[in-house]
Amino acid sequence: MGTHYRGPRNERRALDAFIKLARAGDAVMAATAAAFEDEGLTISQFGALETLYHLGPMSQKQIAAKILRSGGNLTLVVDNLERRGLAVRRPGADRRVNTVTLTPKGRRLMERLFPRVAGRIAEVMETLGGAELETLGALLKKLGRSAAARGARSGGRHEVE
Amino acid sequence: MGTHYRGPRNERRALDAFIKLARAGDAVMAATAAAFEDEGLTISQFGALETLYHLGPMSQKQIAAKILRSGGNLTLVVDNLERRGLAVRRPGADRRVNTVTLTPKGRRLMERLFPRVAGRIAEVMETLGGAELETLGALLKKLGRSAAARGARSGGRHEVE
DNA sequence: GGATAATAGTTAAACATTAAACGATCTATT
DNA sequence: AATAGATCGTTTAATGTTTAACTATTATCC
Repeated sequence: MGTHYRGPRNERRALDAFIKLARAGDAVMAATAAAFEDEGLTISQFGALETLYHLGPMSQKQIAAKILRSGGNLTLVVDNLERRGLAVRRPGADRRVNTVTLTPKGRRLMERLFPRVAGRIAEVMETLGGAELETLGALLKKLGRSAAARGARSGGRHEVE
Repeated sequence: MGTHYRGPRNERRALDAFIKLARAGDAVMAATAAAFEDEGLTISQFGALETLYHLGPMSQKQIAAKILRSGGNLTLVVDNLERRGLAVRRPGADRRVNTVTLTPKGRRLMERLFPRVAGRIAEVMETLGGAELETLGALLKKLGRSAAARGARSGGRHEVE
């Protein structure tokens, strides 16, 4: 959104912050993405692996909720992880459910890759000092919660539970 | 990224803020997107229209830089805007360049639509108070600038000029 | 217990997006 | 002026994503 909009002072301040939110998010993501793209992973694949790595096996639906992707997409994401031997589907007690688990290969990949990605993220984020990061985190949390509550659209991937 | 990662305190704070940045950006976007999606516009189409509306005619390359999309994508975005009669390509003095201009129909659409979208954005962002928005804006600006400088990858859409 | 509703995952169609190769045009250098 | 290089836009191929329809399974309710 352009920066030349003139309107009520409050609205302009809100729009300004909105633009900066979009641009900063984009820039930070671009600056950190290379770390996993080098391994041929999409952000969704990395997100799924990271979720399994830190939280343990879970269903595709749970993964989808964690990484903010649709259920349909998770089918492909897990397909591709299985194809590369990084994760496997195991049938659950409830036979509608697939429990997705990291393979040893997937675990080894994350043991090597996660610290690199996390380090890169920290490096970029630590442009801000400790107190600034706390402030930013608190503001974004408040904003994110409120927006998520307002933005729910049934059936989509932004649903609130 | 999960919230169960344990590591150095500084790194955790940075990762926390990173996650919240991604989630808040996503949630705010989702909460506001309906306003232009109702008109059958993608975010890129809306972004292009808004840029032309507030900054006047410009080349596809300039639009691409404003809305953070690739040059190849702009071809399609402008195609679709032309198809709907919202914008036109006009050959520039430099005949490699297309100058893209809003049609009267495109202008009328934005006169009606922009206030609605801006109002929606303001409504969501104003979860935060005025001082908070200023703080958030300043932090995001600092972070975004730094990340953009680090994250440049030549040829891609995240290049810094 | 049997019908009905809800849920997890898959599939298919539509679409936006990107990167890379390419053609056309302009600029710079000699 | 001619050549070489840079720039803008288009095209093409590949890919990720979403929504909606569909199947299989489980839960609910009378």
